[in-house]
Amino acid sequence: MNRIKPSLPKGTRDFGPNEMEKREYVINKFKEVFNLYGFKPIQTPSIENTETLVGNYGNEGDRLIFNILNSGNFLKDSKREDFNVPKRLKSKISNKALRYDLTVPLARYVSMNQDKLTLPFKRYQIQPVWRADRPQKGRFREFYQCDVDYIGTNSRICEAEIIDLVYTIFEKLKIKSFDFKLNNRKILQGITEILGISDNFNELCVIIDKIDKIGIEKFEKELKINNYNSSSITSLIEIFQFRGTNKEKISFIKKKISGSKIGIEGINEIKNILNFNKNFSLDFSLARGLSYYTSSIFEVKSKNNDLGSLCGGGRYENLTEKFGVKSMPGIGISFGIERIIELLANNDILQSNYSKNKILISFLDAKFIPQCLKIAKKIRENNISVDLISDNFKLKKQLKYANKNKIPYVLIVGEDEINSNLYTLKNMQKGKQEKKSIDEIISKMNSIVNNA
RNA sequence: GUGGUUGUAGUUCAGUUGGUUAGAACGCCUGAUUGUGGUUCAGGAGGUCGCCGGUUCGAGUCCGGUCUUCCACCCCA
Repeated sequence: MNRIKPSLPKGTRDFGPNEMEKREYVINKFKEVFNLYGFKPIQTPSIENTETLVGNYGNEGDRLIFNILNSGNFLKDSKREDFNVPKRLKSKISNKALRYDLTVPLARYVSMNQDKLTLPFKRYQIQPVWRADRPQKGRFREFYQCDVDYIGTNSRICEAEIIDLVYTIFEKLKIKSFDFKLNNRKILQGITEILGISDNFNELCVIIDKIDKIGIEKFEKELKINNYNSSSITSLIEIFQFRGTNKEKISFIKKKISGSKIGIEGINEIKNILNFNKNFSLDFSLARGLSYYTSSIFEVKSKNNDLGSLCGGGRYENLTEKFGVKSMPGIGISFGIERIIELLANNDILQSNYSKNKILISFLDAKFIPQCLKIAKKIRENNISVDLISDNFKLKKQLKYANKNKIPYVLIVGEDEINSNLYTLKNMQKGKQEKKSIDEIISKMNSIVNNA
């Protein structure tokens, strides 16, 4: 047999039991809170038709979509001229791809299931996505996204609720210092309108979004490189350097862009949100790279780490248009669940706390295994976790197994125990052991849970 | 996609100007202890030196290619 060196595809990871314990803890907290706020789970397939995905993420994004080769002898019926038509050739080679995010599949799902959905539709989705990116620090080719979206509503209450939901989740995860930043794309549009630089709005958004990372000087440089004139550069810098309370920011920006109808619209939307929830800080330099956002945009940053944003999202109006469905506005937020898990990795709440009421039943001779199984069943019926080794190991090795797996108690079954009906219960941390009946052992284990 | 970086035992890593049989620690297995682990001691198993090719009497070591690792950029979570 040809032996191969075991290895993983680029940018993918295994999660061992220790990691899964942490991941599941965090993911369960998210699900808990999403349900608390009335969101319902859905799942969509890992693979979508290529045409569903392509064209939503910009040229750069399309390049990062993982294509899947067609099955079978897919080029069998190809003709020579197919090779001169890139599009036709491509669909003969690959017409499916791995999902790139969860938002576009949601738009596809909503478009297909309008008859079954009650609007507004509130869904959450926690699934892996794939990107053919070159992996680097904290970035993978397969990673989980965790999205919450409202579909079919224009209400500002959504923003208010989403802000509140973020605070609730982070409180449950004991993440304390973070900033909820909010902005409105319409304000940015207003600014560019007034300055007469609205031609390449999305390109400008990408540059603005970087201010936070590269600083105002490099921002200025980047604008110069892209041929913005010096008076509009000066204005942009003035706007993005303004500091103050939300109220002060609003009156400041109002003076700047009062001549722009869409800009005023954006300001009014923010004022409207303030009626319901004031727990955010306005930040005009928040732009978000994704081009489909049309109104509110938001991002949450951890103050203590340079991990980047913990979550981000916004309001979009035209996502379902591609599937022939109009006037289905939506708003959503995506939690950077991988980053949040990393942020919490050294936190107390994620430190391994193996169940305190766990028992390993060990035997001195394989002939006692039938009795052990009966005992295991009885203890498990009392909701106490029981492990049992499936192989004929010596007692020594069984105790080692308990240690390695952090099982705090070992119940030893031997000749004496069977005859007396009193079983040896060994405390692995203290090294002490005592003989007890099964019922006594069960009540002892139960009392440990209650005191934990 | 661009630039740099890495690859030797299950894992983390040594390995001199190219020279005979490639080492250590941890982990694993066995025993000291026939019914007692986490400590100690003794012994053992485990390697196509990423892969392909080249230079050489001789390559883990030098050269080329390729894959891989990690990092920065583009972009993004």
